Amino acid sequence: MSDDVTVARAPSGTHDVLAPESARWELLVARFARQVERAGYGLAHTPIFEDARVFRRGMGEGSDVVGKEMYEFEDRGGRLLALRPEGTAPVVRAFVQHRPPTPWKAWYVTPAFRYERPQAGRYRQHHQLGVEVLGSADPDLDVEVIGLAARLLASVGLGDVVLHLHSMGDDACRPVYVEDLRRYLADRRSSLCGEHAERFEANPLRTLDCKKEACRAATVDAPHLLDALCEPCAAHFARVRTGLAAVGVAAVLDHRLVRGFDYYTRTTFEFVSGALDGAQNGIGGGGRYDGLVEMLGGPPTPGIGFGVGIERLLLACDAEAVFPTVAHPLDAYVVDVTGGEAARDLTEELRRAGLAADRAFDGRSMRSQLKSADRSGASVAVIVGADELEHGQVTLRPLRSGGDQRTVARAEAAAAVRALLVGGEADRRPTTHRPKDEA
RNA sequence: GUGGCCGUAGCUCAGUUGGUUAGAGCGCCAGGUUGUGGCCCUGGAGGUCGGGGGUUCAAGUCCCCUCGGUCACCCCA
Repeated sequence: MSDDVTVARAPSGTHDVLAPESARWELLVARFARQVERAGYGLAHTPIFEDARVFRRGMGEGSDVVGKEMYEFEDRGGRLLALRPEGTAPVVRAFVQHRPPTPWKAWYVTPAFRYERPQAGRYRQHHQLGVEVLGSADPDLDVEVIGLAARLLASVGLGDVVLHLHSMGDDACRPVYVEDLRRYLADRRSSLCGEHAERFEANPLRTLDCKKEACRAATVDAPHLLDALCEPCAAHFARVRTGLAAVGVAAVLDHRLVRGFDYYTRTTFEFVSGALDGAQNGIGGGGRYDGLVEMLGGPPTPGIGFGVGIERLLLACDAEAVFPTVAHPLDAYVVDVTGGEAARDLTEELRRAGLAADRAFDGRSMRSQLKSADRSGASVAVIVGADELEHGQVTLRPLRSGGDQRTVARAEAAAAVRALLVGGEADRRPTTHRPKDEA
């Protein structure tokens, strides 16, 4: 590629979202907003970049995301900043800074940045919807949060999704379990895959998560963290499971579910799509992080949340042929083959009357303008020719039905267009509904 | 970061053992129709064949490098 062409292209791993696809994003966000606002969550906007330590401390220096995937940079004042690689840490930082009354419930929609090699369902800038709740350790809150995520997926029509559920324990029981696991793996070191034969000392939990057959086989009889939970963690997890069952959210226990960030404690979960054939089939996940607030300098405060990847959710929708792209049809399209003044003024009038209206420019032929009107999806063409101009009239031509066109006084144009829409004579297209109707 | 595959028009693609002015469909523009969209017909615009170098009388085609895309590993949404 020559230089000029390369510049006129979104950076590797990023992508543009244009109409009509962008309308689907709008609709998804509006639907999510309605669901979580109804549950008492408030929208939180936080900066797209933070002091890099916000992420380093929370997600863990050892995590891949912090270690090799963060977009870090120094600003002109010498501060080390990072584009957010995920949504939780910034919200927790905001909590520590502002100390709102607890339990504090927040939701967000945000881009997230990670420097990885792009592939299907994986981007350097992707987008997440999510919620966080700070200040309550009540297991029924775990149920609420997981339920909100499940409901979002169900509401767009996804059916081929499995909720994986696990508990990471807490500071009392997890270290004991990790030591047990390390001992178990040490005896089988030679049968692990090359990578984990080396790394199991540092983080034996990762070995459980390995997809390679060698590690799979070697860990079949490994001790389960769920069997090693301390009494409080076990009680918490039991309450979460009965709660999910009570609200009708199906989950499968997955003792291999080890999420990538260090801050997780107790409940962790992940929604996996069966419709995505790529390796990137996790469309959302989250869990408790009862120590994260402290790590960022706040008082001991429990927390829980989830994030759902918008791109992956929509890929899954495409794979399941649900939640189709919506159109934003026009009500009227103004065709003016006189001097153009009529189009200029009439279009404005129609819009002020609350109609969705567009028009042709550049003084093109009537044939050409009607072609544009047709392609725009408009219900009615509002035509101004020499005759109409002379008599102060407009001709309304239905474009979506067999109805006859008619000529009315120009002053009645907006009302007449509206009558055609309401009467259903002109407007009967099957695939159109608008985000604003949903919100 | 590692590996496989692929780069020809806005899009999807064809292009023979290397051989003349690189094609098709769709889309776009215009005309057929000086006041009427869709269907049909005709015409047109649009290409540094990703870029650079090499082999050759001759390269879209073969070789090398490079850039980009894509898929997978890793990790994650």
